[in-house]
Amino acid sequence: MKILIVEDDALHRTYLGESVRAALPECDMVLEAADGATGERLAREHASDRVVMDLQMSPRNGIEAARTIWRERPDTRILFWSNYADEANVRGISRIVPPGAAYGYVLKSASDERLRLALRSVFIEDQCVIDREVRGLQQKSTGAVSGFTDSEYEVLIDIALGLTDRTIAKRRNLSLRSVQNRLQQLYEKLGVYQPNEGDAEARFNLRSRAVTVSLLRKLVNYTALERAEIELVRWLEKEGHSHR
Amino acid sequence: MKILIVEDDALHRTYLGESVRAALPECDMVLEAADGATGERLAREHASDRVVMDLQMSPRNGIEAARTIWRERPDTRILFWSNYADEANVRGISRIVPPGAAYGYVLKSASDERLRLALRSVFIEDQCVIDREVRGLQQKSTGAVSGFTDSEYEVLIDIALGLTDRTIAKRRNLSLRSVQNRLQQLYEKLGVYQPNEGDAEARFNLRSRAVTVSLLRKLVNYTALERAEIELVRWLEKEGHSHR
DNA sequence: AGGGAAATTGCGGGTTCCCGCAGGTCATTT
DNA sequence: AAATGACCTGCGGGAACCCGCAATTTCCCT
Repeated sequence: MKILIVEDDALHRTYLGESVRAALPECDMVLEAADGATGERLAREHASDRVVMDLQMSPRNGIEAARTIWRERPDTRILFWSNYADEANVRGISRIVPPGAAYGYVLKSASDERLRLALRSVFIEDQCVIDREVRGLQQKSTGAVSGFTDSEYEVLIDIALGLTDRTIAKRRNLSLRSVQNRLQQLYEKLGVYQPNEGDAEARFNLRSRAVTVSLLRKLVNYTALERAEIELVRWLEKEGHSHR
Repeated sequence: MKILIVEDDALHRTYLGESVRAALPECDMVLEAADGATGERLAREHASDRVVMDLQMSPRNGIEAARTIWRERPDTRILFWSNYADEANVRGISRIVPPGAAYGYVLKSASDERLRLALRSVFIEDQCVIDREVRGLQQKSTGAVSGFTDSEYEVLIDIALGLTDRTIAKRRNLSLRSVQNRLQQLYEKLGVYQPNEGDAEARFNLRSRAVTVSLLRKLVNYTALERAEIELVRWLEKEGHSHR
């Protein structure tokens, strides 16, 4: 059994290596990669179907790498090992995991034992293992009050990128008013209306404020923005061409 | 000689401990703290004047902790050990370092040797050591083209927080038009005007877009936002009281 | 098939934002 | 003293935003 480790922090990488060797004596080969790109390459060359990797990496982050790995071998088992449990990461993963694939998500703050269990469950038993803290987010994200619709999340990203209402409408194939409706729902759910006890004037620019609280609540984060920006420029180019 | 280590990641903490012991044989006591708050407490109790600490921590981040430590003992030597070299961190530190204090800033990606040198320089020789990558930012931030005036940085933070023009004016004691002037300069320097080859309509909401590119260029980051938000609510409360 | 909730769209308005223009103030220069 | 430049300020207008209202479409459920 071969296992591929993708993690840019050297200390964490050696720690993962030791944990893997200790938890999985049936593993006879441990590959290591220090960034997403070489991780993808090693996965391809060695046809490795068991990967444990970090999410926060630069220049090529974990979600991107996982996407291409899964595109080439959808049955790859991937265990994500991340610092944070924020909605942006969870959403990003559940968007790309192939149906039926085994994967896991454990936090770096988890105990050695928890990591050991996750390694065995995902790589030997083909189970899905998701830390409780993260699981809480998943429930919310599909569910009720504090969770967002996919469409709401879309406009959130769009205004975070700094797009105009009109541009959003064009990009998402909606009317101007529909975009503004979504925005209203978003403002509502983010609790951005706080005229400070009734009477006084509004202190916040709703649009910008919405982005701020999303950042503070970790509904979006830096890597999510980065990814979205890349998609945006791609779309902008396509748009530009079709208009001349 | 006593040395206090403040770092929330367990692996990095033990690594730092080993490095300190290896680089500084004259050190006979190493204290460890896993977050900013206990770091402050240990520093107070043990009257420690040599601290090495991480910047990215939660709930209480490194800059806050450093501020209170320096407030109590301005001659404390602090070596910051950080993942990133972005303008928000550099600005945050140079804003709170007491005149004459010795401090250092090295990246986690630095080699063992570089860390060793920094430890000895800051803690033994009372020198200031700043990684080259970070130094580049410092030059820019006080200087010419791509750097910002302090006042421009202020409005940047304010719109990142989602404030209205009017509110910014009140907070900074300016007229509405002056705030808008600063904003124009900001938009100019951030290069936010890109109507995509002349004719076409504007695709970006300048205000939001400015925040986005500042984030992408790491002129502001999550912890800077967090700090600014705290200051903001403090100001809002004061304002609220004075108005009834 | 039919009823009802949810989403989409148009219209109209009030507000905020973005910014050119035209003065002001203050400090430094010549 | 005049001149230059940097900054702040008021005015006005066009564009974008925020949103209530109401009509329509879409979707889902029994």
